[in-house]
Amino acid sequence: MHAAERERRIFEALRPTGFVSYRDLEVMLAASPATIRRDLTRLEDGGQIVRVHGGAKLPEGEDTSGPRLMGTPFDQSITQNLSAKQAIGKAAAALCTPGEGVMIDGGTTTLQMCPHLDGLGLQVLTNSLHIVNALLPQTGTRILLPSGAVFREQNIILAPAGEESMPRFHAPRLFMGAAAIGLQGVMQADPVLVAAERRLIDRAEEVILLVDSSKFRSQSGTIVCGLDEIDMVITDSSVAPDTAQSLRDAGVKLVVV
Amino acid sequence: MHAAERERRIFEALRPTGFVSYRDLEVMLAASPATIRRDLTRLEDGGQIVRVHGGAKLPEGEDTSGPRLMGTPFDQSITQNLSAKQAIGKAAAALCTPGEGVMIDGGTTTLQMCPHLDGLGLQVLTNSLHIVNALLPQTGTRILLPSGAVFREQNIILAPAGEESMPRFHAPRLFMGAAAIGLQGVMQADPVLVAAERRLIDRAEEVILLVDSSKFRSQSGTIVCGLDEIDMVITDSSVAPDTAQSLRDAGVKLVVV
DNA sequence: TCATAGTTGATTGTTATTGATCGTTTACAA
DNA sequence: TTGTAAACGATCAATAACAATCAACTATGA
Repeated sequence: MHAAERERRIFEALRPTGFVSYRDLEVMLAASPATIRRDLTRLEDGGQIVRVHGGAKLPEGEDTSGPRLMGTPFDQSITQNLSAKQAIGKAAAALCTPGEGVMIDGGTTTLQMCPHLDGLGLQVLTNSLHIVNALLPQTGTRILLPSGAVFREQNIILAPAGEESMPRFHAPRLFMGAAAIGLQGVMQADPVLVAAERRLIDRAEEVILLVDSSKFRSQSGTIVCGLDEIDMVITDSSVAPDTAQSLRDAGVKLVVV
Repeated sequence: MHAAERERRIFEALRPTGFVSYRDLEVMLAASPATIRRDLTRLEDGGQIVRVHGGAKLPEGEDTSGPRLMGTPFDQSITQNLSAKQAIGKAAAALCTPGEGVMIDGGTTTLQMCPHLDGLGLQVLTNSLHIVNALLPQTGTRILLPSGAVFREQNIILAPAGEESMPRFHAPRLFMGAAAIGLQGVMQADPVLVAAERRLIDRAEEVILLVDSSKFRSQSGTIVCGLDEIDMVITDSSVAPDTAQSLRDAGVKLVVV
């Protein structure tokens, strides 16, 4: 990896929160401690970053508008397969046409769509507070929320069963995440998430699933829906060829990024 | 977790109400007591926060040397009359009985109720995302939201006129803020806020207004409601005696803290 | 092919930060 | 007012991060 590539990644990691830890960089850049220190020193000399003990941050006044405080499980999950999720999110965002309305389910993968939605002038219906926070700085994006109670652990809004909660809204596409996917269908670990996603699925014409390749494994959990309800799956290139083929055989359009 | 990252989170937690408890920080930062104390001491030496027993708060008023995170008018408004607003918020919170449901309107004064609601096991219906963020760490407080679009400038959720947006919910009390109050009624500067508050008022049995004494002045704006719809006003001791008397004459119960 | 400049990785000693423990002080309630 | 529990500040050992130095590698041109 070249210095220019490393610099690009450093800024990429720096953008969300305005801070990267030295340890994160060590993993992301796959470089030695000495190299990373040299990179940071050089960038600081150029005034582009400010070094602090344990990492680096953006200089004052730079964009630090990032997600708000997140619970620890979500925090850990967001960095797992990050680059794969970013690529998947970018590909999913490319499916949106300017000005249209879409639904976005919560999750660390769907969250990566948000940076690429800016400027499209979308109307986004979501039940995830994480998505709301990510979209809030995008003044051109209209955010629509259902009514209901806030479920902290899952960070979503969900109304009691049987209660009308959605604003009158029509969207051609739903972008959804999952804990796992297999021939038996789409799984979530939490029943609350299942209930929330069912609400969205019932409103959607087309369901697009965003899963990184680590999700193609059997796991205990609740089945959200069968593969017949999924129109498209977007995943990364680490997916096994036979898994990919069996999904195609099941009638799912598979996009590998 | 590194110092820079912790500082960022401290300000993030500080932003909603201008106060964070030591206990909240212990959970949020996942750091030892000693480290948190060191962080707070360092930030106080820099004049960025003020330490108090049990936590820390933003310095009041003049934001000359304050952190750069005070970009929006809302952030500036938080520190104005902060201690008065905190006292008003505490008094308002004391009106809530454990386990009941209440409605809380957005605003920098009503926001100060939130720290005192912890442990009451309330159900809170609000249309303000600021209130949601402030209540999110309180695992015992149930948060209910209406459906609708997010209005960024006002930081509230509001559905189009005529659309049913509230979950089925009954609350005996509405706690409301205002831009100004006089004999002609309660005023707000923004028509969107007026529409949102009208929704809440129509649902409320009892309307309690939280205003610091600087709000007792005439101001141009839209009238939200007349004094006849207000059951109680909570304000600070700097209110002029004749103003207080004229409110009482108008049939409003006045609480001075 | 060889030489050389530029970059990277490993090692060292040094410094900064952290967490545990102590005794003391403060806030709250009876 | 007194008692209790929590918060506070100071100290110290363990850990992690740091800077500097030197060896190894890569790419380019003669």
